[in-house]
Amino acid sequence: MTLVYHRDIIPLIHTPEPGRTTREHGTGGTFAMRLSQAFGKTLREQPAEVEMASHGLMLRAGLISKLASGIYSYLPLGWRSVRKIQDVMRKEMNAIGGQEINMPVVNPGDIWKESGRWDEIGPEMARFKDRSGRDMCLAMTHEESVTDLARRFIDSYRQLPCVVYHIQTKFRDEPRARGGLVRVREFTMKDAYSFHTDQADLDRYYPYMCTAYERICRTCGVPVVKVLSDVGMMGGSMAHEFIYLTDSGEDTLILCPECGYAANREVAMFNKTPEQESAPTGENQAPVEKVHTPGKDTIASVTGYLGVSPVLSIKTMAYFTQEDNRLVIALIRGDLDINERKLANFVGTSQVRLASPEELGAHGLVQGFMSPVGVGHLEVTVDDSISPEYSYVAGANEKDYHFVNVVPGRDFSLDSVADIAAARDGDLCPVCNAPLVQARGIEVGNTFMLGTRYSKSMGANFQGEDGALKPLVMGCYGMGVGRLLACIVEENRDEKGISWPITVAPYHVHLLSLGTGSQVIEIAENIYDKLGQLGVEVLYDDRDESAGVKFNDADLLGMPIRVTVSKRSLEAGGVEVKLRAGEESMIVPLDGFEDKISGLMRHEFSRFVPEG
RNA sequence: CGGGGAGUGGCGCAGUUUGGUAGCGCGCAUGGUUUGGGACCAUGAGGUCGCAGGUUCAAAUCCUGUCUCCCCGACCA
Repeated sequence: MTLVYHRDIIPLIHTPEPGRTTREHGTGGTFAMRLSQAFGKTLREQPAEVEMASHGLMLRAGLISKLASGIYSYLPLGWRSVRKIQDVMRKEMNAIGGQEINMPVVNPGDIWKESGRWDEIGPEMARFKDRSGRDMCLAMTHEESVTDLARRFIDSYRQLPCVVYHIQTKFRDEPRARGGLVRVREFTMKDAYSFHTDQADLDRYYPYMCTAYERICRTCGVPVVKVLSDVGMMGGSMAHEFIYLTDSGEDTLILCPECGYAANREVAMFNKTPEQESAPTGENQAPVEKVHTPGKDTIASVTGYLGVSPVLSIKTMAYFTQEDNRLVIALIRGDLDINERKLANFVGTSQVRLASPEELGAHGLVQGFMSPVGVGHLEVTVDDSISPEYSYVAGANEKDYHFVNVVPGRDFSLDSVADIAAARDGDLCPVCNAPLVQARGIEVGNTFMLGTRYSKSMGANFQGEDGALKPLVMGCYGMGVGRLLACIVEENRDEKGISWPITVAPYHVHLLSLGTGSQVIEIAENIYDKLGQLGVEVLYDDRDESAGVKFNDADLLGMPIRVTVSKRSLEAGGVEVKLRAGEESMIVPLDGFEDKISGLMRHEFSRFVPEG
């Protein structure tokens, strides 16, 4: 009946040939599609711009098409997967109390000024003025909009906790888009926000969201690890990232294979106790002494020259802060490296950059021989690897000279000590002391305990049980739809093409007919109709192409179940059925064919859908 | 932002060094032969060589500028 309506209203674009079924558009075009009519096409060769496997496959399979750097269109097959991914997200969000809303892409600058991010965020936010000169921007994320909603509608603790989410377009003018859908400028993100009376309630809720994230990724066939992460531009107290491990990822993780400790390198901790323990220099500490160290301007060269371990040297670094261009000095044990992210967070800036040799000179600092001694007038941060129990070799801030017997606390201040060291492959786990390993990965999603970062600045308060007005305690939880799609393809593929998890495959079944024999066509059409009526999503390759082209396209497009109708299969007693992920094919008699397909579908779904 | 590379029919590329007005493969169209792993034959459509200036009798090719795309780096004293 849908069909009649459809045809009455819209003249057929494609007139069926005699002998073809009149079910040209299947059940309303939802469950079925003829490849001969599909918009888009497969590419035999990989476009030159491609670097990552998933990117090449998505272009070759006709899932996406690039409009500009980091800006993509989705073609019908890709969009079907996107919608399925979104539905997986909806299901899991709804299951933990989420209510779907939708917030605008275009924001007034005002709310971003209220939160303070109008000035904090740089050129990655696209800004413009409307016709009457008001500041506007494209939302990069929606904390401001959702906090505005919260302050309008949440008045009382009785309304808490509550969770809203939306799936919306965002724009970030990334300095460098790359990897197809992995890093783009315009993208779709599922964003959830939770509101709580206090931190304890957020603590209680947060694990539910983490579980939901793991379920989403599992359903989509993407293994992820949950790692501690930096709070970045979101602010707040604690954050995790859900990472798909792959060498082509752009995030660096530090993982402990023994106890499961996992963190983004930006925040990763480690046990800094050096392997060979030196005897503490203890009480009888000699006075600082200046020694001649000609040309020894690196830790390695100076410690080698003086015959001491780098562990007993101090590395002095000079940085400038992003916003106010403050000079900050960072001290760390000679065998370690500074983690600029940790340093920036500690000194309260969005980013630090290393001082240039000219800038060092302008501040009276000597490159290669910088010293912790005599910089007391500057802002100094000391890594907690440096111990007052020892005496160290350090620069003398004079060309070709170093100090020995430098004692922290005696010769320079230890007022400002923090962990600002970068964890590296092989460093020891902060929890269990096993060697850590470094890995690369793609950040699929993140979860933040925002706390009151936005509710305070934007005045989103509620009245507590005691009648007092308090700021809402918030959590926010993002997950990139397109990026997840890229990870799905990156993970579920082989040398021939994509091998979709059935949960997010554009179609369940790829039906193809070989040859032009009338019996073959008739049976294929019949199967197409029947499966469509059963709600099985069928992509039907009805093109007049050679067997090689059809099989190769089926492998490239990667639907989970392939059904081949041919003269040969009919002679063998039915149609050939093959799983994309498997090796063998089988002949299935037409009688009972539907049962066989639904059995295979159940089997395929069970591989990806978590229990419960 | 810094460094490197590339823009030539829809896609992949050659031609640029040594200026002489564009070619190959795939794809597309038409006809025919094929039909279980990217078939074959024939015919044909499609490009002001990213754009703008300049040099020259003549520019895809040389010069200048500009735009776009891709890759690498984001400086460890």
